Amino acid sequence: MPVKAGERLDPEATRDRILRAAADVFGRRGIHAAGINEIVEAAGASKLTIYRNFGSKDGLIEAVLTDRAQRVRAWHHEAVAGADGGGRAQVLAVFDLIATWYAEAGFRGCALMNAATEDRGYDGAPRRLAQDHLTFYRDLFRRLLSGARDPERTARQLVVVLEGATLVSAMDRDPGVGAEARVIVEMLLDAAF
Amino acid sequence: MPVKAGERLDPEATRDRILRAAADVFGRRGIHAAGINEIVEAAGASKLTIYRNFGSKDGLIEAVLTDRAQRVRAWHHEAVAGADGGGRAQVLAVFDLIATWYAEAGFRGCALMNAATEDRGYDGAPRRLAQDHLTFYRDLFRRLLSGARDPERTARQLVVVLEGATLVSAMDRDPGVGAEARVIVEMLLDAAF
DNA sequence: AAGTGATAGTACCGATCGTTCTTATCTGGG
DNA sequence: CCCAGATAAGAACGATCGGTACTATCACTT
Repeated sequence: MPVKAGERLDPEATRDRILRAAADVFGRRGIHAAGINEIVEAAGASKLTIYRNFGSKDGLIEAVLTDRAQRVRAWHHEAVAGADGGGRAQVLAVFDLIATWYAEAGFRGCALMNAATEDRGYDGAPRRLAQDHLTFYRDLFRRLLSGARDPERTARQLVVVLEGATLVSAMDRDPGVGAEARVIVEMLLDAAF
Repeated sequence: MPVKAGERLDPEATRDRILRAAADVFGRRGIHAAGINEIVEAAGASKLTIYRNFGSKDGLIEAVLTDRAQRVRAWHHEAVAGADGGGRAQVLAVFDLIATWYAEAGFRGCALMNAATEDRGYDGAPRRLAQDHLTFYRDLFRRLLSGARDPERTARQLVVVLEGATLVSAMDRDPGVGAEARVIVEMLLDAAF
């Protein structure tokens, strides 16, 4: 919902509104394909406000991706904290969470991997944030697998399965890939402990 | 090497030269980011020749991706044909092939998935070709697993591992992911037969 | 009541992009 | 010998894009 000119809102709320609209437009259309004007329209914000808050399109992209990464991490930490039954159950909780993610309307894969893929050949913020995201998953899994035989190796394998399932699910528009991934994960966990 | 104006070469050779140069530029820089002028320069061809052969940038993209898909399929068919020892060995031959692919200089992931990711939100040729490519892998694995307990399910799992490994290897610039994927594949094959 | 700051809306600018057009050059065939 | 075809080189065009500038409006503060 647009804000009327001059309406005094928390500037933080304006920033968040732009961030959410930009994430939506970038996700639906692709980062390069989406123009600033589309985000202006979607956010009901003026260009001036966007550029005053984020400096440039690249700054907006980085802010969107950073925000996205933080949200995803918070979700996973919550899912892990809510799972009882040890490391095995916690890893499965992570994959259950991403399985429900695949089923969401408008699911288009991981925003961070998508952005880095669009930016290939350019070592900028998207690529760095995408690598950080892979590292986050690897660290998370390694921590959950502290009792396993080879936590590092199993963690890396889980990251491969997670990213592969996300890509295939997005490309085929098939949420069922989440269930297939879970079977692989159970197998990896059986072998890991 | 540029062709001098008027030099009479096989028009097929000119087309192939443009195709190779475009594949290289698209792969290094990204499809959206790469301009026609960069391909002109890389191919040593004129714009006129490119547009007469491919009609438009989209036509060139489609031709590049189609060519790429055919080459990849031929490589895999060759690898499968050269592997003796039944379905299990043939599946492993496919993953050995992609492991060597990860180690190639300038490896940037699967051109088809990358292109479809750039084009998300637009159901054009790149997306269709990427889906076809996933189907190719699934069909290939299912055929190789005809003696297994559940060929369809295992084939789908193998596709997830293959795409996940490709993405992670490209993102981390780590060819070692191929070896990690192979361990998962061996595990899946152990369970499948 | 006046002033300040954030905002929407919109016009505008320079650059780049995809595409077309023009010109000159060279080769092979009639 | 000349013509047809393919090509390189590059100018030109319209559209779009990221980014800036300007104006008017409204809320809050003093």
